[in-house]
Amino acid sequence: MKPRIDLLTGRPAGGGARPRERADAARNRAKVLAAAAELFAARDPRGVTMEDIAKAAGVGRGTLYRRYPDTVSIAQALLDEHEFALQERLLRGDPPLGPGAPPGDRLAAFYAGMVDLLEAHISLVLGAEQGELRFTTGAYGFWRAHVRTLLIQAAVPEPEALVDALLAPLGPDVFAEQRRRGLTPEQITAALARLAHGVTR
Amino acid sequence: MKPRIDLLTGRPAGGGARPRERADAARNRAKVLAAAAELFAARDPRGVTMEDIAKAAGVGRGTLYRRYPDTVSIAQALLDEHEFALQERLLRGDPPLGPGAPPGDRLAAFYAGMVDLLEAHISLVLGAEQGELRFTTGAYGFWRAHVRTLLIQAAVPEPEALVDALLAPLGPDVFAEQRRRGLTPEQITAALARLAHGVTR
DNA sequence: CGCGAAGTGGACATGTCGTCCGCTTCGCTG
DNA sequence: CAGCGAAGCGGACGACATGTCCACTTCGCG
Repeated sequence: MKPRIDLLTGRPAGGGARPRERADAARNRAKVLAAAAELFAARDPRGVTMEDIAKAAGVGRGTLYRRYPDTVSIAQALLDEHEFALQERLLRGDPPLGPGAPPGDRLAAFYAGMVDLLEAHISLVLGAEQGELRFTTGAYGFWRAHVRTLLIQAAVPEPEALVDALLAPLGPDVFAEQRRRGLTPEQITAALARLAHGVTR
Repeated sequence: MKPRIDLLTGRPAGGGARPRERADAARNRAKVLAAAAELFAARDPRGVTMEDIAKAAGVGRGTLYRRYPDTVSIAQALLDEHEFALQERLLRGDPPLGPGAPPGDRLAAFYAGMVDLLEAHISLVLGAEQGELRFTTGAYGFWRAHVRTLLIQAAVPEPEALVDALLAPLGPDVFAEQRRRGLTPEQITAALARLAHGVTR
């Protein structure tokens, strides 16, 4: 069902040893990612098409499809490193983001980190999570597991149903709408912190 | 920017007196809505196309476009009456859904009502809120105003930012994902009730 | 019954998608 | 360094959806 490709190299994620990437392929991949980053930032990320990216990168459409099945995958490839950095800090960083603080504080810190990420890369996240793909992403699974653990630590009843409800405000469309309304990232973070503490208390 | 059409009659929402709808037009409108309702229920609502509906209803595409600019409008027309019924109960129904109960209880009751609505008409809601249209709907404005009022009554700080965060879990994609995960409407309602009370306390 | 207007529906032009396949470029090997 | 097999490339192609347009039909009022 899912394409299941390695987002770093854009190759099918089979376990075996890779044949090593050819020079022209690497060159084109760089061109594609650079062009895509500009396009996503410049206009409505949801309107960017494979053709657009191919033209901007100066490659043919076939070349694009060789690695990425759609624009969503390209946006995800660009987003990947940023998400990974936050995941690292959640697992091994200092409290309250990392381990050691009370669950409510950690949840609030997670919210703050996500708001920062959204603010910095909203166009990529919008490009990466359009459609119903949002929940099938590896990243969503990670956020979900993290919040779920915090809820269980806080001994909250019905953690399973609460997890998705607590992640919902981090949907890129919600964030974009709030920013469009004139809310600052700080206000949004403050509101989410209240949510975090209200629910874990 | 927005089409701004009257969803009941499908006509442009100009204030003036309408010329009255012709018999063949009414007949076709009924056929279209009936066919669309079946289609939305039968397959993935996001995959239903104008062509599909036209064919199923036995009318031409031009006829469809005369009233509805896209499938989203059709889904909204079908959804409209259900949403309106809930809105009535919020304004004039018995507590805790209607006025008279503490804000936390009213918020929880609102959540419960929305979960019922989602459970009953998830395919329509999915069809109606695809894309970024979700926040521009009249209904979203209503839910937002309602929750905002409750938050202010509860003397919650930062109500503006919290409103959208509290509405986010009601997004159709979130609900669909939770159901897909095996959660029951009751479990979801319970989790949202906890959210409601946690935040207004 | 006749006429003007509202309504109809299919053809058309446009744009995106995803695939396919002949040609090019690479890099290993002898 | 020359040759070869394979990986990579890119434009052409068929399929499909969109939204518009306009010649034709149907309505309902006088």
